[in-house]
This record gives sequence, C-alpha cells and structure tokens, in this order.
Amino acid sequence: MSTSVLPFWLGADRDAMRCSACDARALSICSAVEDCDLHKLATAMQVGEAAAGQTFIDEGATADHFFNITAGSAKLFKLLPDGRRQITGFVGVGDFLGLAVSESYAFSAEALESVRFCRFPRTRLRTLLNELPAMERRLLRVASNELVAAQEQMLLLGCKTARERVASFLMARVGRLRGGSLTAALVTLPMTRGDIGDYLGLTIETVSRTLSRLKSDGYIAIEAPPQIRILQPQALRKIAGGFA
Amino acid sequence: MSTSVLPFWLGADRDAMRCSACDARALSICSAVEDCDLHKLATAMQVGEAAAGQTFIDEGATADHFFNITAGSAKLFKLLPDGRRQITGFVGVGDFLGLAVSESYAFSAEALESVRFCRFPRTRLRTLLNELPAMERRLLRVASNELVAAQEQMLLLGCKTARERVASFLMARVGRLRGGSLTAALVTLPMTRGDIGDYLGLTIETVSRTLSRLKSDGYIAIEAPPQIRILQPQALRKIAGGFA
DNA sequence: CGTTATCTTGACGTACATCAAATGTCGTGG
DNA sequence: CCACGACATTTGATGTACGTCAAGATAACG
Repeated sequence: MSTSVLPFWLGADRDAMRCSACDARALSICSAVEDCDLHKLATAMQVGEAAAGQTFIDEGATADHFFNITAGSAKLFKLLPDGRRQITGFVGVGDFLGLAVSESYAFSAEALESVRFCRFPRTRLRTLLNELPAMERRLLRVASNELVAAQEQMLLLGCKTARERVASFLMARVGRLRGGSLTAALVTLPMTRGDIGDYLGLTIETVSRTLSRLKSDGYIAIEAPPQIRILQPQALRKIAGGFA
Repeated sequence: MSTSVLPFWLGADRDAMRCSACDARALSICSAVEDCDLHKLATAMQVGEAAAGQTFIDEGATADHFFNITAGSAKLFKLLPDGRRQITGFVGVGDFLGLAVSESYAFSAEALESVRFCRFPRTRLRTLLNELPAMERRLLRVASNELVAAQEQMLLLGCKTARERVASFLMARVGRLRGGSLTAALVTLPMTRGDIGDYLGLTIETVSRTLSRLKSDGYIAIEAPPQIRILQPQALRKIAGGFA
C-alpha cells in the first residue's frame, strides 16, 4: 500500500544558487548556514518532489537520507500490522525529517498536497555537520522543540477527552499562524477528518461529531472547506487546556 | 503540590576527580568527553540528590539547569489542571533531562527511588558545548533517540489496546536489560501500578486486571513484587506489536 | 501488631468505537 | 452547464473496552 520511490529527480547537484533562492531557507535549518557556506549544502543535496497522496518515506526502510521540506505539506505516521495508524505529526515548509539515528526510518511520510523537498545522504551529513557547527546547533534546537511537542501530544493522547483533543488541535493550528491572537482567526485544515482522527487517537466519526458540537456551541464556524473559523479562541484554549 | 528545592548540595565544584570516578559516566553524555576535558564539566556542575517521592523538576518553572542522573530513577510527567497526569517517561542512571529550549521546563520530575544527579546551569551549557563539540553530537543522538521513543509511545497511546500497551511496557523493560532474549527474563518495576497506568493512558484497575490476565494466560509470572517474570517473551512481543 | 497505602477483583456506567445510511463535495466527461 | 460516480463528511443507532465506584486482600511500615 505504500512503497514508492520518487518519480524523478530534478538534478541540481551543481547548482549552488538554488539554495540562496530557496523559499524555505528562512524557515529551515539552512538559515543557520552562512551564504558563503551554502555551496557545501548545495553540492550534497538532491531536490525531489512527491504528488499528493504519495508516500516518500517508508517506515522500516533503510534511512539513508535526511529531508528538508521546501514546499507543500505532509503527514508522518506509524502503522500496526492490522492497519491501525497513528499520525505522529504534520510537517510543512521548513520542517526537517529523518533525525532518527537508527538504521531505518521510524515513520512513513505521505504528501498531503504536492511536496517539494531537498534531501541529503546520511553519509555526508556527519561531515557536513562538522564543517557547519551552526547547523548542528540548529538541529539540536529543532529536535528539542519536537521533543516538547511530542510530550504535549502524549498528554493529549493519554489524558484528554475527544472535545479537548479537537480543541487542542485547532488551537495548535492557530498558534502556528500567529501568536495566538485573542480575536477570531481562520485556520486551514489540508488533511482529511480521517487524518485528524488518526492524529488525535479518535475515529472519523468522533472528530466530525465533536467539530459539529463545537460549532453548535458557538466556538467555531465551518467555512468553505477546508477552512474553519475560530470564533472564541480564548474559550477554546481553556477547553484545550483541560479547564472545561 | 509539588514545589521543592533540593535538600542540600554536596559542593564539589572544584573536585575535578569526581567525574572520572562517576558511576554514570560510561552510560551518560559525559562519555563523549575526553578525560583531559573533564575538568570543564566538573567546574560547571553541581551534585545533588532527591529522596524517593520528591519532585526535583517542576513543570513550568524557569528552566535554568540541565540534569544528568547518576543514581536511582525518576518519573517525568505533565499535569492537567484537574489533576489528570501523563507520565512521559521513566529515567535512570545516565539519562539526561532538560533539553527543552524554552524558558521553562516542559515536565516535572519526581524521584522513584532516591536519586542522585549532577546539574549544569543552562547559561554555561552553551559555551560548554562550543568547547566540547563531541558532547553536542552526543546530545543530538540522545535527542533523536528520545524522539523515536516518543513516536512509538504516541502509537501506543493512540492505537493500542490495554493488553497491547501493557505487553509493550513489559517488553520495553526487558529490552533495556539485555538485547531481548528469547528465553524467560525477569523485569523489575520500581514504579506503582498508578504510575504505569498514567504512563500507558490507563487506570490502575485496568493495569492490574490486564497483568492478572496475562498471568492467567501464562505469559508472565508475578514474583515477589516489584518483580515480574516474562515467561513467553516472543509471544508477548507479538501482542505488543499488535499482531494478536 | 495495628495502621495505612497499594493492589486485586467485581459490579456497573459511559465515552467513544462500530455499523449503517443520508448528505454533501469534487472531478470527469457528455 | 449539467449529470454522474467516487469519495469525504455528517448524523443516527447500537455495541464495547475501559473507566468509575466499591469492597476485600495483600503488602509496607512504624
């Protein structure tokens, strides 16, 4: 159901300019790299893309690359033998994938919308990090932040009610847009209800029902899909935090 | 309910020998530091301890130290306002705490058995890492491994049944002892059923019932507490993996 | 050896899952 | 532009795994 190699490679190995013009640079770990060092990155990397729905990292496969998303978004997930799925996160422009130290990838990645990325062979990364200590520092920061997010997600999965989970999910989406404004906000949900369910440890139906309930309670409004308007961010924040 | 400062400090700032004689050194990030550089660690660190049941890191408090466990074990957890608790992990000798980049700790830590540790001011760690790049590399490895473990735990909390969760927990305990032998193994559970429950997203009663069931099914034997004998590791591994 | 916390076991309740069907949405081709 | 089919979403009816409540049993402790 999921093995897939990339459709084609946009060979850009020797195009050092590519990095300096990259949309994602300001957001990604590459921002830790000085202009004059960019060629070291550019020569090691390959650019690729995956169409919506395509799996471009396979859990269990040999982990020979690190990925950096430059366009689009994707979902990361783990599977059980009978098909049960846990989505461990959604990633977008600037996000970094494949930190795992082990031999194989710990999760699969599938494009939500068409995704572009650049990837580095793991073999070269070790030497690359030695040459670019700022990048290593940045990686450590990224990993630490992800660890905090993972712990927050454990709290959600282990303790929270369906209502609190959905509220948490929506508020996390608001937070990633701007600094949690107190007024109404519009969030985009590029993933399906099924994806949200597998991320929150709920079923499609429960996600749908819970959203309907939040709507009828006046907390949110469902706009032209895939958008949702947060009508009462502060109240929703309280629900998400487990106060209600 | 939990604020607590350490009872006393075993002042050892100028004792550079302490590190080279440390029990935990081989297991911890300190193993990445050469003997000749140990004094850099020793001068920055403080040694402390916490009695069983004592909270020595408070979620939300200003995160001004990094911790390294040198003896004993502890549980890490997050709380919701109404007291619901998610234990995010158990740590032991050699484990490292406080990677969070933010201003405050993302979790609390409470000693299971009497704990000894050394801690480093966050302010000094930045310069310490610059002087000791091997330590930074090691930290990145540690963080990456924890990230993989966290994703595995999300799979557990989001997808697995009570039976699968408890089996996973037991097998993880076996794995940390030796390389998952195929014969019977003895595991020690220094935490209460309540702790296990809060770690697995279950109640005390469900943990107890599930253990009883695994016992009556012949998978495990309950020895003199706090020990459990794994009678059928391979079968339990399958249950943990979601095959049963 | 009493006191208290932890663990086990049972009876019952419930939040969410499952099953099922109606409704809505989108892409495709006539 | 509209008709059609495939799929996502919503909504309802029912089932169940696990939570809650309660009572003993066992172990830890001074």
